[in-house]
Amino acid sequence: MDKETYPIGKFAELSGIPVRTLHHYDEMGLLRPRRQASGHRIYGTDDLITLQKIIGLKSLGFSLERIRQFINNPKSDMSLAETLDMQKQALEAARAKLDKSLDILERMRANLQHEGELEHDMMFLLIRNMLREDKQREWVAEQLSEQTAMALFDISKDAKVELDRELLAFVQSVKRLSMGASDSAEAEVMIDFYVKRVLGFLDDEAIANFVHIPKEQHEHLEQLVDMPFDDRETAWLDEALAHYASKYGLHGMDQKEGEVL
Amino acid sequence: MDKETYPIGKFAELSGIPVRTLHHYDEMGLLRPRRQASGHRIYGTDDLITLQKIIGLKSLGFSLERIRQFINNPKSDMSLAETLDMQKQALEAARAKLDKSLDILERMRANLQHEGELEHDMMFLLIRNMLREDKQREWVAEQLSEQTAMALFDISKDAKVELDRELLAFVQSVKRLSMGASDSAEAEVMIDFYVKRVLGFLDDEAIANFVHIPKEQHEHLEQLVDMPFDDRETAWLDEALAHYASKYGLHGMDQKEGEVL
DNA sequence: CTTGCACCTACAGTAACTGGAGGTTTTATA
DNA sequence: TATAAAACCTCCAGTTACTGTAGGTGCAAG
Repeated sequence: MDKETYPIGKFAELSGIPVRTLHHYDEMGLLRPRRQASGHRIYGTDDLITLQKIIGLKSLGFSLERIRQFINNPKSDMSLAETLDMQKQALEAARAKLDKSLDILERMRANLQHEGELEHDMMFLLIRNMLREDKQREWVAEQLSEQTAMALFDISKDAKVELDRELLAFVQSVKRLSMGASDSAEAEVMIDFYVKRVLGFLDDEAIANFVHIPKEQHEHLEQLVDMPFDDRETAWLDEALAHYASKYGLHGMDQKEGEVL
Repeated sequence: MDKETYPIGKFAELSGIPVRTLHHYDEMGLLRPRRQASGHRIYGTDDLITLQKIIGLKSLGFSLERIRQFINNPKSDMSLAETLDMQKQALEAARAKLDKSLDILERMRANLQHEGELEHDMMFLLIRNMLREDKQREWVAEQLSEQTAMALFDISKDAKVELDRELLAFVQSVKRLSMGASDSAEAEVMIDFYVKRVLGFLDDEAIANFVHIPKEQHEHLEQLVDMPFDDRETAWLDEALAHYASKYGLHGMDQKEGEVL
């Protein structure tokens, strides 16, 4: 029927794929045309079909190695439908990642707008925490309650920006106030505000669980939320919280709850 | 104020860029931190700012070489806000590309569902045409009318799937009927259906322009839409269209309009 | 029959990492 | 303070999907 054959140059022209690339596909065993006795490659219509498959699959993001497996083993246990579904899943995962990055970017931008100029440690505090949000949510859901996780993480972008802002403000307050006494009136007001804020996120189940968080989990938490505090600031915050707890009562709460914010 | 410095490991952790990549940036002169007497790298906050710029520019698709020129030539300093905005643009572009691939994938899947098993040449006909949609839209908008482009391309996914299906059916009809006479009643009905279908997409402006498409553009069109027809089938389609045109009148239309579908 | 183009292989290079070997420095612990 | 472990160093090699070049062979036309 069609026994049309072409030397590599014509075939390259026909298909729009450069000669060198065809060489490459040949070398790597992806598209091996017949050969003349002289060694010159002879491409036929079947090769054109194969090449079109290659181009198609490549454009869908498959690696050449993957395509070779697909082409050299056409009876492979994977049907076209399955391949398509697989690739779709991969692309969707990639998009989710991208969306996450966009989300972070937008929140950073929003905070910049609010604060004017953001100090660098603040910036990286934000980035780090945003990147860990998934793990944070997991931890909260497991150790406290799904309710609390929802209240903290399943919220609008604006609400997230607001939480970011409060986290920033908290850090800045601690840094500023830690120059003074840990039992100053100002410190008490600050601690009071954030303790109440945190408690607002906790439902009964979470509060019940909160008291029973084992020691090993504290370390885990610290990996999840790291505050840009030096030793002095950390010590001051411990003191201020201890003071607040002894004065107003907090049954089992320790310095960690500030970080849960 | 902040003379915070970090060894490469801490800096990597802070910035999220792997140690080996920082090595790489150092080697190529993109981000050269200070060194200890021992040779260990010391990164400071200024390096953090530089790295931010690098990440921003990189995500916009600049080559590292280009970025190096940009950074070593501190002609215009870019603010963090600008960097962030740039990055956002880049990510949005990436997502658009991803969405396009996903769109194609889903349409392929939908057609598979319809047809049960899709022959490979049909499959790749679809992929090729989907990949060229942007250029096709451009061509239609320029040569025919924006109206027509909208009617053909700015439509829902379901509508696109339906057009894909019709394209497939058209190709299959031609292949089947080209076994018989080009002036058979069946051929006439088929041609009639698709001619009317195509005309349905054209507004007055498009029809006016259609007649005046210069010869050079025909070649261009052929690059944009390629049907998997062999010489016999192509000849048959030419004949069938000529016959139809002579019988029912088509003032200037030639065989191309089938392909515009 | 020779000129010139198409074709061949083989090796090297590209970008932007990434991995590993083999050796030195810093840091934490006994 | 000694030593072990972790972190760091440099250099070389490998990755993907090409792309470039050199030096040589085959083929077709004038």
